[in-house]
Amino acid sequence: MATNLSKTYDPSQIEDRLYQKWLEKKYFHAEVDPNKKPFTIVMPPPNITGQLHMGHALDNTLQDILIRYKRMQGYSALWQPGTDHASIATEVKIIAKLKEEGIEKEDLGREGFLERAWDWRKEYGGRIISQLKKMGSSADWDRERFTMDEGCSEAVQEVFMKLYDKGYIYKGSRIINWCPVCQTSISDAEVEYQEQEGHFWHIKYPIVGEDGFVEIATTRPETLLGDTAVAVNPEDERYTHLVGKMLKLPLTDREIPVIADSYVDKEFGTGCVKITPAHDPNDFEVGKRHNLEEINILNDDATINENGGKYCGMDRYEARRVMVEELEQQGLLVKVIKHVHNVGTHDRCKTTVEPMIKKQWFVAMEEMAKPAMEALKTGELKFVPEAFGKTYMHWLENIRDWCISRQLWWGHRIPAYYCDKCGEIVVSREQPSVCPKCGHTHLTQDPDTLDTWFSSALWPFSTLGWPKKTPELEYFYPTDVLVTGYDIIFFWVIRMVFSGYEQTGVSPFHTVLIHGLVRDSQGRKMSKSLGNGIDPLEVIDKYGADALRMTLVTGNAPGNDMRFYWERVEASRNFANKVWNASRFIMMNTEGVDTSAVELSDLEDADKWILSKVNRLAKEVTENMDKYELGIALQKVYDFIWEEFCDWYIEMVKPRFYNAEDERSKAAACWTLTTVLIQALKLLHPYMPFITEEIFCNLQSEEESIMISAWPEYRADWDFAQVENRIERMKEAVRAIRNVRASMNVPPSKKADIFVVAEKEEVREAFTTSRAFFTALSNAASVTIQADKTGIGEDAVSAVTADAVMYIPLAELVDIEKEIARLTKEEKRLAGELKRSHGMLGNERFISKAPAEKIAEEREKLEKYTQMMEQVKEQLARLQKA
RNA sequence: GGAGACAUAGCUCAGCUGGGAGAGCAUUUGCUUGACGUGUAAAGGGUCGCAGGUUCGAGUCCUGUUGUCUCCACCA
Repeated sequence: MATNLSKTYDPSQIEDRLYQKWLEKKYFHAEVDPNKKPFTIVMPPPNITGQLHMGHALDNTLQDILIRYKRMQGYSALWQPGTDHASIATEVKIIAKLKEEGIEKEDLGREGFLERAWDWRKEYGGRIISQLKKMGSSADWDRERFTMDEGCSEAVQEVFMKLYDKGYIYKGSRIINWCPVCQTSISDAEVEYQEQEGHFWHIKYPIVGEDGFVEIATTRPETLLGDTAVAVNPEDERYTHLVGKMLKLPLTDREIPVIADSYVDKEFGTGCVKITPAHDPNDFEVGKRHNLEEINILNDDATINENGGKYCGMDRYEARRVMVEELEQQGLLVKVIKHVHNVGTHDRCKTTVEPMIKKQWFVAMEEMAKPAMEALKTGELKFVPEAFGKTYMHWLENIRDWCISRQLWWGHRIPAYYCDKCGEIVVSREQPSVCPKCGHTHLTQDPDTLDTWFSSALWPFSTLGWPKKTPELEYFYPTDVLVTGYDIIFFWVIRMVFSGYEQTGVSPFHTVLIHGLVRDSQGRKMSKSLGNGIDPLEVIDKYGADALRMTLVTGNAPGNDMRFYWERVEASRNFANKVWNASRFIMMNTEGVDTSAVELSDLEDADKWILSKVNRLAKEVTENMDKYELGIALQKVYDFIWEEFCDWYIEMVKPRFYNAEDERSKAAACWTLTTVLIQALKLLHPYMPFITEEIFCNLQSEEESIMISAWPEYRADWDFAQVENRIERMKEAVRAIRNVRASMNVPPSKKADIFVVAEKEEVREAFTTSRAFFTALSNAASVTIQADKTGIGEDAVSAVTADAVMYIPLAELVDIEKEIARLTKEEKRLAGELKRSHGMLGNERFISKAPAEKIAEEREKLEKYTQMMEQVKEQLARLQKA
């Protein structure tokens, strides 16, 4: 069977089949199991409108790695998946689709529209889930949830009621961000500021009853229609005499007062600010302080309303143009200055948002923010990397009340009812039949829905059954790690944390693992408009899911952005192929060899060395994984497999298969190859689930899957520190010889007799023990090991290591000049080392203050380099004489 | 205006609690050795942005500085 494996790894032949197997075997399913410890991750629910992009791919790869790791460690590891209804995003998509059919949202009515929305969800909502499966995601799909399913909706209602009863949810007229295109309010977090080139229009406001005027500067002249005052700083002597006087508001017949407010900066602009309480958050505050009238001049689509007089009906920008023109004609426009300023836009549609006063529902944040801040201080909540904790704190410290109502249909409808007669507000799960205040029997439900993030905020516990006290909630909650991008801390992480504390009394998770963005090869954000996005499915198609996953975690530290290069995917694919072929080699050579009687005492040096190495690797990788250093852990597994295992150990072992007849030795090699490979595959499995599973299953039959096999643990009986040194010595010797041969262009086919000269008996022993592979790896015709130089001709070149000199009689091939050059270079390197070492050991402060082990270490090095230097000098002298 | 991140080999990036500078790709040169050329062996290439400081010792800690980026605030 083994030899049937193809010469190169072909993921397309394997991935779907294995995923199907995992699904059928229910390996992803986590049960409440009192005999195990729980480990839980909630998947950030992708939007039902979503298509898998690199961000998802990265996010889910990290989660899958953690979940697979913990599952192998014996936890009942739950990765709780689901999707988000994504109110605005979805509603916009459906409206667009209706438009193609020539239908307006209003034509369908609320009921009809929702029907279409649910249809849409049924059709496309599962798309992203099936894409996540292509990644190898081992989420518990049996528990898949949706933010608008029955349970989640119940949780939303429950929270709304509780917060309302507590007075944390209130309805009020506040200045909010309004999107004129989406026609809904949006929260502060959804406003994205963009730098735009604009102008400063300096406009004269004539003083009533006097000749003079006041000059104000504005970036938005059209809002003049809503001005109800002009403010100056109370300490601004230029204007104190004007405070209390009235100004004639240009282009209107209104008169407005000059007021004094410290909000005004004397140094900025003209020092006079027009105050438009209805269309600017700061002016709104000023207006409140001075009891100013709030004049809303805009319709919901950002055209001027009837308060705008003759400009009524014009778009905001058209009105601006016309008004500026008229001001100029009237001589009231002083000047226009170019000005770059930040304009708030809606993050979904990029429309410039309009601050407006609207009656909306809000969540009071002050009290709920407190435990969320406390959580970070006490360490109940940690960010990886830590720096993001500051972002989190800063936002919480400056938090404002959260506008949660949206003028949309797709979402959780606000459970508030208004009495048709007296207007009483009743918040209730069910439609109330009677008004508790006036007894009227007709109440109408609030038409608005809740911000999508209101339900996402409950995700860690609503998905586990809350508000019901389910066994799942009891067992899996609080969850452990939340994995997400730094761009979503404000939207989601913070809201989950304060919701968790408010509703369940605990933080919903103890660690937030933050990752960066996947950018294109030029460092640009991948975006639809740029068309520079790379489809993860295309990558999987070409190189396999394992290669994609590996690419996404290699060489990347938490929280940092990364660039996507096809070259890197290729490198990952090459590694997969390497693993594949090493395994193929092992299968071919171990087939039919009985290893059942092999004991640790049968192992040869090389076997013990690699076993010891993989043993320590397991320990280190586990430590790295526990610290969320996933990139480092993978790098270590990669280096081990490619360098130590493939390039060294497999090469060391080959003579035992090809030449020797020693069955015992062969069996030991087979056992070691298989054992070490399995250990390495297990360590690699969380990163590359498919290829590791395929090989694992081909290698052995007792266990049915690597993904439910036990994670390698360090074991004392596999620790062979002494042997490791001996093999490292051999490697050094081989490298030294290869170096000599390479520098003289001796092809491997040209075998040489090698004489190893080592004074110490233990060194000669080490060479003797490893003679077989040493001969092969150094391309020797023969290896003679001796204590002195007896019988070695003067024409031999030499390779020097710390405790041995290897002589290679290659006289006819040797270019003396080259050899002298090589040795001179080596001499120079050693001189540098010696200088450094002498410097350190000659420094008495080092001797007196550094730890003893460091000093001992340094002394050893000094001794080693001194010996090597002597040898090199001797060889040089010999050559120069010749 | 406030905060944070990054600055290491030609390119993209690792480098954990301070103790002899690394990987991948690229470049140059060998290799039809019976797992793999998606391979293998070697080579070149870095004053770890700059300046101070702490320390026996700093890429790693502290301060300052320059440059790039991000987030928050939004002075109209």
